[in-house]
Amino acid sequence: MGRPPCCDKVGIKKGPWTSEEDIILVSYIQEHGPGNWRSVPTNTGLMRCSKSCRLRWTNYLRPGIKRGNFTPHEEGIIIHLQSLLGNRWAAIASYLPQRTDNDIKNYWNTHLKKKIKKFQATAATSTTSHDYMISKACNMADAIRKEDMLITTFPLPFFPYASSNYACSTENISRLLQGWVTSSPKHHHHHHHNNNNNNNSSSSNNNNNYNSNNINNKISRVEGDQDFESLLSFENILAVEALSFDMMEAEEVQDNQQDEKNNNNNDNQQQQPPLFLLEKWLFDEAASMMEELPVDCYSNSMF
DNA sequence: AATGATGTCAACCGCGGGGCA
DNA sequence: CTGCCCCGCGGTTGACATCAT
Repeated sequence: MGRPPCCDKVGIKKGPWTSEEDIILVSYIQEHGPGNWRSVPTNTGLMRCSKSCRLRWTNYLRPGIKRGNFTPHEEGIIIHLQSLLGNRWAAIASYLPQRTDNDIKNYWNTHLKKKIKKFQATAATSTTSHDYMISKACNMADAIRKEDMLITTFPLPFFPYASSNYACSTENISRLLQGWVTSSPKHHHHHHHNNNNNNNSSSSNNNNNYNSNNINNKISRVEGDQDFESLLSFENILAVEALSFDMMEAEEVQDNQQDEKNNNNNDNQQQQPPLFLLEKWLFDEAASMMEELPVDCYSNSMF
């Protein structure tokens, strides 16, 4: 008596998408925009269910997606947010607008979980204060995840990235098409050895060079900066976390004492919550990300 | 060189929430 | 209120790649 499977109808294709299907889907969306997924299979003739089309678009074909090669910077953000939010990948992805929730989830499951576990194991046997901090941070992160403690403390979205803010200009989509023709996904290679039926890849260079030099300079400057880089390594993120929770505990104690003192006159205190190190870190992250992002990525939220 | 183990990640599945008649 | 449909989310799978023996 369960729900009927969405994609088990006869004639509905499953499994990896072919280049031909990608082209059909992208050109349809280029014309009609994303959304209204139920009409996509019928209007395009794709033998896919609407869900599969949406998934292919949001996780792979959508413009503005960066795949692979997670930087230590991004690693730090993911580790940090995962400890704050748990496995709420869509929420985490909203802080990394160029990454999909699926990619972040995969990266966490295949790389970061192991990395942290390994680190925890070595740190547990160590007696240096730095390692102690990190192991403590790991334990705290675990505890917080279980208690779901901070979700109410840090309501989302903390920053003006919404998952819907991805760039969707036709320019970007056509850039995607050109990009596909010149570098199709690796598992498609055997389908097409000559993908030049609808492309003039030489023209792509002019359009999509929007401040790319500027951006690349910033990124390389940031990534080349040893101090900054080491600050954002995941080991240090964990250490910062431990420190920030110590501070939070301290703040709490202080608050309780203050409350008792201020029972009589409670109107002269600053209404803003204290800016914890943790929040400051997130804020700095967002600021640096805003600098790195192409304008298109958040223009929707600004106008 | 062969083959079994492990890693990776695109895609799938089922569920819950929201909108609507 | 109820039932239906669609969408998005998070857990999981399994095909393919890579590594180890």
